[in-house]
Amino acid sequence: MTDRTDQDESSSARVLLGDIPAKTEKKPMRKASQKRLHDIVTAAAEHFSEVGFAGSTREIAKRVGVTQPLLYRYFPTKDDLIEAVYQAVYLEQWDQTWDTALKDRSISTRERFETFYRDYTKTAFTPIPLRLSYFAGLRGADINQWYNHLIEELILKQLVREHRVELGFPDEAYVSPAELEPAWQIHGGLMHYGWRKHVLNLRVAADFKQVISDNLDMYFEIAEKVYAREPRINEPDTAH
Amino acid sequence: MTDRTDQDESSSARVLLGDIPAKTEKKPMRKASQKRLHDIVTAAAEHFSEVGFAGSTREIAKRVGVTQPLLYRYFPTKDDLIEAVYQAVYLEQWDQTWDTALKDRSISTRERFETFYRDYTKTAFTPIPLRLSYFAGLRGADINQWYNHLIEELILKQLVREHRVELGFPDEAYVSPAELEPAWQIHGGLMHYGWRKHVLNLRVAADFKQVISDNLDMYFEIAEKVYAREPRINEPDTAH
DNA sequence: AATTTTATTTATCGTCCGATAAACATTTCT
DNA sequence: AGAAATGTTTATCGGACGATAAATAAAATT
Repeated sequence: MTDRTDQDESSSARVLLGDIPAKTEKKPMRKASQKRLHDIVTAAAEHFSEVGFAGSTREIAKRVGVTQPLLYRYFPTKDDLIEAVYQAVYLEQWDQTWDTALKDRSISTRERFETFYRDYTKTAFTPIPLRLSYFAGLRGADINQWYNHLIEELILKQLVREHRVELGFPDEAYVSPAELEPAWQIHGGLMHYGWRKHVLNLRVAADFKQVISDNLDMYFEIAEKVYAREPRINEPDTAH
Repeated sequence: MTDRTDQDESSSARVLLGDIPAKTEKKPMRKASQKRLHDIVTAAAEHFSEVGFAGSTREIAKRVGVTQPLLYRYFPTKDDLIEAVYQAVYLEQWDQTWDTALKDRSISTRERFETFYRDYTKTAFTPIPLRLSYFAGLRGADINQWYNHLIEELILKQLVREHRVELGFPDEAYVSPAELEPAWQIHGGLMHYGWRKHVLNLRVAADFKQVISDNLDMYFEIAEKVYAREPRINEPDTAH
């Protein structure tokens, strides 16, 4: 976040769930207002998750129990409200500790990633975040690109790197698109489970932990073959 | 399709791509009109695939090069137009021969399903059908339920059944949700490839045939274990 | 060529939506 | 308690949208 235009105006749009009063120079937001802000974002997330981001501000206001123009006290435009919903939902489901936990080589990659997926899906695979995520993707929202980049960089590439090392391949940072793909397939398969369960409302396998486990089994069965296909730069010469 | 209300009225909404003039009793549609109908549905599919089904009839008309009220000569309501888009897109991508091809036991299940997925994704994994499919899913459109049911019944359950037989398990029709899940994971992983490529515009593995192949490898590596978990009613415990 | 049928446009209605301005209410500060 | 600041409502505007009615243009029928 570049703070160039820090004191530009009083827009509270970027405040996240009412816990950051922008700058201590200005008076902090009243507690009741923080709650209202939070309620608005929550109601908006719910409504948007149901009908998409074309959902009306009037309906959101109705759910909060206030009049529609009041929303414009908290967010200058509807797009700012949408942005706040993005921030709230995406950041809410992200656990900072994952990054380091996935690097802990005292635990097998298999176990690290199984733990990760159990945690991750616990929050991310609930109807509201899941549906919003799909809506955001279709809308071409920047945050979705960013979020998937996060998944790719922090989770999937990490899985490949750690697993490669575990198998005795040279320890290098670079992960090719082809090497990454099986990991994405696992991730995508699980996403689709959420899609079927929470969006399409289809009957799915009841034991989700088993699904995660089976998915990882699939990955670990095939991964080595894929790694081996990749021409490694490390061995013959140094370079890079 | 129940034909109870066959002659109910002149609504052309259910006409698919202008090749069925409802009933020969009435005069057939002019050729120019059939083309117009086709163009409208095509333009609608394009527009809806970009912005969702909230897209405006005015924009669609603009793309066809006609005025907006003209659309209402061809479709009584916007919902009827949407329905026509569904029909056109979903039916367009479905090949009737797949059903039988997947049952041909002179070819290995592996090969049958690899062929199927190469064909299937060729049309289904293009931006317009893919995006429309996600929009329709989020919208809760009946046709999406129906379509996924089709995938499940005709493709995935078939895969499980045929593969089980190939492995020496008893030949029975029933496929449990748990047995079905790995197949859905494969399907979902591929769907997510399309999602990443055509919706999120992320960089994906270039060789999609390889992705299909690897995905099926994953499936065939793990499937037997999953089948074996299932308590069979047919035979106590003979089998392979 | 005249007439009927079909296709298309022009004009318009009512509704919903995002947003603004001004009045009113409540809380906080002194 | 009174003034100032903050929170909320009422009223309203302009624009977009789905849909309808009537006028006009083009094609088919006779």
